[in-house]
Amino acid sequence: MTQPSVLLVEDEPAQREVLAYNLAAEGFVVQTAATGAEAELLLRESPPDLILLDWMMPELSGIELCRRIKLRPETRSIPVVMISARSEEVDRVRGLETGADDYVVKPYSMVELMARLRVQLRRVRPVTVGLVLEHGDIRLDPETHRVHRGAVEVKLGPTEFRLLTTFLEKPGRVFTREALLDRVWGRDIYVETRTVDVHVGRLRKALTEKGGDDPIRTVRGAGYSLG
Amino acid sequence: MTQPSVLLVEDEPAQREVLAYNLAAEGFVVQTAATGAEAELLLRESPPDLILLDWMMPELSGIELCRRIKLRPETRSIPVVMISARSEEVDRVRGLETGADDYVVKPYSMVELMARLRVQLRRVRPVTVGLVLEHGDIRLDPETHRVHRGAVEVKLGPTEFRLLTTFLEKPGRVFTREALLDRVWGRDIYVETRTVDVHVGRLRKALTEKGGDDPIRTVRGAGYSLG
DNA sequence: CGGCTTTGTAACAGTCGCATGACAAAGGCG
DNA sequence: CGCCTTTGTCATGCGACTGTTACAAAGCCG
Repeated sequence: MTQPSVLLVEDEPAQREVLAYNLAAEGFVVQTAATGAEAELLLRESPPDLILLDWMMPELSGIELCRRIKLRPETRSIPVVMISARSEEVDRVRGLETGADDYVVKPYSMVELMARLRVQLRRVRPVTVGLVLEHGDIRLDPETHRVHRGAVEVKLGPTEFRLLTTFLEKPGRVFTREALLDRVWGRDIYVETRTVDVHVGRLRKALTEKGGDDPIRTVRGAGYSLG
Repeated sequence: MTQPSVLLVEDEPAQREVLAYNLAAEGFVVQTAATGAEAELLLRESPPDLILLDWMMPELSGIELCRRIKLRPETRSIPVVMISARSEEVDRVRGLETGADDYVVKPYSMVELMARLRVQLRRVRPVTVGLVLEHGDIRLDPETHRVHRGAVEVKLGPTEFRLLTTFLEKPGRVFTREALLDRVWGRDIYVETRTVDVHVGRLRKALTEKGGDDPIRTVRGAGYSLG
């Protein structure tokens, strides 16, 4: 997948530059905004993976912006990390109550801030947690139980779903029919070996129905593999 | 289902008591463990919504336990908040890198700690924030206990209401019947798995009565999901 | 090119999972 | 108390999914 993106909202130019530099070094695509209004505009155009927000800003304050972000359903799920010079307990709690996902007090350690951003990021990008299985243009999300080939959804029965899951766990690896029976059907269920063929056939049909090459390779005398 | 649960892992009895007291006052159902091993046992039996973890513990250290929690797929998504007397930057970063979702340094403000726990909790249970849950044209207000489909109000029984709430907390995600029984009916209530079917049916009927497509998806062999 | 093995696939019957309607029990409320 | 709503369970029926088989097609080898 592509680079993670972050929206940096900070009115003070010097601070902005330092942060932007570090964020870029960290591998983020950085968008910057100097005011809350500017930030809201950018949010509508291209929602980032993450928002880094300074509390103290003229006009629209960071906390008010945070509140607005968490009010709109489209932006609600974007993590907001708030930075502030206000170190009082009440302020920190208020920031967190307003919907901020983390609150970092100035002066902060840049290394720790980056670590905290990565924490937020791994929430949004389950890929890094290894949740979504991908290979080529095939994407399988175990959480939603959905399979996509490019943009179109592929409808699979339970067995074909498990079969594809197995293949996606080790793309390229050849699975014998016995190994597939073990993993897909279960250790102590007895079914004919040839049944695997039929289900592989059905999986192939489902995957190629809406166009696209057959991603499953038959290895004569051995079994099947993905790609 | 109503009360959120937290697993408190702390070897020092005095600390444990203070924390447990505050957590209970905050509305949590508190499970406590004095050692890492004990914690792992409890995790298997009844996974909590949240884990509060002291770094310094004899035998299995907090950080090692955290690593293990994040390694197992079944517990990976449970937020872990780590408490530690180790305030060095390297330690904080290490804690966060290991998979902790937040890192609080002793001595901490109890109020802030609770605020941070609430932040983690609303990831898992968005409803506790009291914000309106939305998906498509379905809108659920936890405050007023009202559900709307577009402009028209939908009347639901208590069980259907909790069911829809659960679905709305993670739209798209497939919930097994067991997971729904856990969340909607409660951890230790015994009802037939098939009862879920009936209530999903009732929820469907209520949602589609005044027109509109069926928003609930049946995933054969797995469970149900919203959208 | 035949003969043999291995794989692809259509067809079919059986099974399993799910939706639905009915019903009795429990609970809430005037 | 009696009415009404809600709840959990069951029986039934339908349809999707599954495993098997039979036969066609493809690969391999002399």
